[in-house]
Amino acid sequence: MDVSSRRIERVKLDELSGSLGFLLRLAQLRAFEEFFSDRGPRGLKPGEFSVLWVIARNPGIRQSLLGQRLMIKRAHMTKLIRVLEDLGLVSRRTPEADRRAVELTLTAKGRQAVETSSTEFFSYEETTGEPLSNGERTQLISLLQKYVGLREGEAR
Amino acid sequence: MDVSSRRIERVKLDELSGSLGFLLRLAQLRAFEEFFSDRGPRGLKPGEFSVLWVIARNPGIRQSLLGQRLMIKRAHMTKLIRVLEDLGLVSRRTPEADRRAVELTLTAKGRQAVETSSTEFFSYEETTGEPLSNGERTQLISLLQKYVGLREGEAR
DNA sequence: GAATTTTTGTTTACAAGGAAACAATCTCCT
DNA sequence: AGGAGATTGTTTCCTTGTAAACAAAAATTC
Repeated sequence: MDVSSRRIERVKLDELSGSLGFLLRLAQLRAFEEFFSDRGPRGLKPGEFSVLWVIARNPGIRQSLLGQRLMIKRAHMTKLIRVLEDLGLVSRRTPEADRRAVELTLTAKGRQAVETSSTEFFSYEETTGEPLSNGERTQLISLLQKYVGLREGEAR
Repeated sequence: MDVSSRRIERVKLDELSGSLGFLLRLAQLRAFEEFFSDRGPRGLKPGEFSVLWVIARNPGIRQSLLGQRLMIKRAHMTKLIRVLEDLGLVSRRTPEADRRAVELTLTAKGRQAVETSSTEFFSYEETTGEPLSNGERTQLISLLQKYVGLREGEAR
């Protein structure tokens, strides 16, 4: 164990504990830790899964658009896609209409991988979020959706 | 500009847009982007600031405890502290009682840096969180605090 | 009280991600 | 048409963070 699990002694954080940026960082690390614990899904890493998932839902999507939506920088996207291509999960193709672009599609193997992973992934999602109650988790999700622009108007 | 700012075309995310882990990653990236935009504070980086801030509030705190609270791994903490030491902001000292440990204190220069930065940092914090309303931001912060274990009981 | 195990911090080697420069193509303007 | 500028993806280099092996010093166990 790296970060000791013994009860953490009191550390004064004062105003820092009300900082949105600080809390988001902590929360993301916590979610990651949970994901990679024994409880989490085996198989695709979260980044890879989300890329495959989105390609599956949007066949022929361009790298640039995919990156915008998932907030993955172009330089990094290039590497990610290369890995997925090498794994035989994704195929790239240059459309006639715009020969700079790259359109992404899943291979049969890729569709298979998403299918398998998604069950595991989303059923894990259901169980996540402790120590929040179910209602609180829903509320948190709703607020985050609004914050990141995936939902307009009031967070319900 | 890297990730284009033109309106993002519709991308089907379906269930993924309800994933807590996915949303937390997006939210953290968004907060980071905002922080490093023209609006954000100049000066210390968020990670450095939080380390200095916590040392200021907990003089003599040990590296291990600091890392636990800020979720910074030991290997990384070593590097971070070395940088801050080289900048003359932090001083390290091995306590007699436990000669493995390292106790951290701010130098005069370090205290000065925190003082200056914190005003900027926390007043920036006040303005952050769009497009959430003030109430929603407070609510979000409260839920995150509970999620990461900085608040017990019900998130108010 | 010596031997084993744990804790603490460091080092080293690596993976993830980003910034900047680049090449190819497309768009826009006249 | 033809150049100026923008967009798309790639490459290269760098920063940030992690994992694993290590050394020194407690703590534990017998």
